[in-house]
Amino acid sequence: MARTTGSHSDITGPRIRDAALRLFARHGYAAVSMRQIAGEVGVQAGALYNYIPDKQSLLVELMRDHMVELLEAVPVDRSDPPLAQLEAFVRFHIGFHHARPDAVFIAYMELRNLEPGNFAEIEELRGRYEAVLERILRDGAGAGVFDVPDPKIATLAVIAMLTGVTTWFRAEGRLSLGDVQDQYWDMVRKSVMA
Amino acid sequence: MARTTGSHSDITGPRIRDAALRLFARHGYAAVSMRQIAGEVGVQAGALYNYIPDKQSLLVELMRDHMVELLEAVPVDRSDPPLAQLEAFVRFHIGFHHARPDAVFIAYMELRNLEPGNFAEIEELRGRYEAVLERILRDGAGAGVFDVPDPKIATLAVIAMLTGVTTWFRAEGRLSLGDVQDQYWDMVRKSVMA
DNA sequence: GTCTATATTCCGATAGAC
DNA sequence: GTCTATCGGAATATAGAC
Repeated sequence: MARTTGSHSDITGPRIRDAALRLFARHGYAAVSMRQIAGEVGVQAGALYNYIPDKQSLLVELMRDHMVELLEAVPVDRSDPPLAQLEAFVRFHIGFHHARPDAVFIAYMELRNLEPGNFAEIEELRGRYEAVLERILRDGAGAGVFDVPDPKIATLAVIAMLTGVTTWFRAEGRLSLGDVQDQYWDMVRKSVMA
Repeated sequence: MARTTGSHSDITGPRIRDAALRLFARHGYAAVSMRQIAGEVGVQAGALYNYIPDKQSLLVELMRDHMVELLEAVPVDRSDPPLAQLEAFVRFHIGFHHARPDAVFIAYMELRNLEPGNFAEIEELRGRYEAVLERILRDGAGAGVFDVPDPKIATLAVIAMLTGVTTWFRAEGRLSLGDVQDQYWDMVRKSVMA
């Protein structure tokens, strides 16, 4: 059962990604060195290249995994009324993003450090997520439940507002996550209602 | 009238700051080298140090100037009714930020690259700007015009929503700045109204 | 699979000539 | 005020031993 000599762990790969996620979020991709990441994991810098081809790939993987997980988790049930769909989306977005502040930070702030092909891939995923909300708003507007002259703008406005929560909300603070979800849902609901 | 031999321009200082603003916004502070900035300006890297003591000072100056300019420009007239004050704030925020997308980007994204003392200074300025909106919402809530259970949260929600405009709005696009201001004002107004 | 050692390039910042 | 040249260090990534 013993593995190759010198193999300390089967989970070095995930540990590299965890360390990179935390460090990239805290200091920014460009400001973090491979040596720093290796130091957090407890290996030498050269050892990282057994798991990733280069630093850029590490960033892309983190961003792609986050976006894919987001797309798989977002609730979509077009048989529900638009208002219920919108409420589910708002509460989901706040809860999901609150649980992954580092990934959120990276996914929104490190786009400029992606090479063109990688950028296009991540942007396509983001576009699919935005389309979920836009669909809800468009359906609701069509049904006369919502009053949104331009669903595309309303989509971007709502997502910007909701994502902002991760920049300040801390569970130890004055308000619970539920409180925050309640108040944001109230504001979003009123902002789009007819 | 001739200046010291070798002096090509009195405005090298501003040109350094312009180049740094653009490059920091595009690639991020940590990813931009002094040599790149010098290249944009048309001087050698060493010449930059006639104008700035170090790279960090350059970043701090850009952020401080942006925040100070913002605070000086934000309309404050507490003799107006809260609803009028809120509308003025919303339209101002979108217009002001739209005219300075690079400075906005830097002021919101490069906070982590500030040394602690500099960070505290910029955060204090940001707090003062947020306090302007919070004051409006609190006054309006007290007067029964607005329904905002927690003015602090509503402040952060509105600012996040408005600032998001700079990430996608382009004047050449489908909508004019006025269209965008109208629709955002409509959403903000509804979201806080009693 | 991890190590040590290193190739190569680039970094921020400084010194001194002009 | 800008130049050339350079210091000291750190960056990404690779090579080869174990």
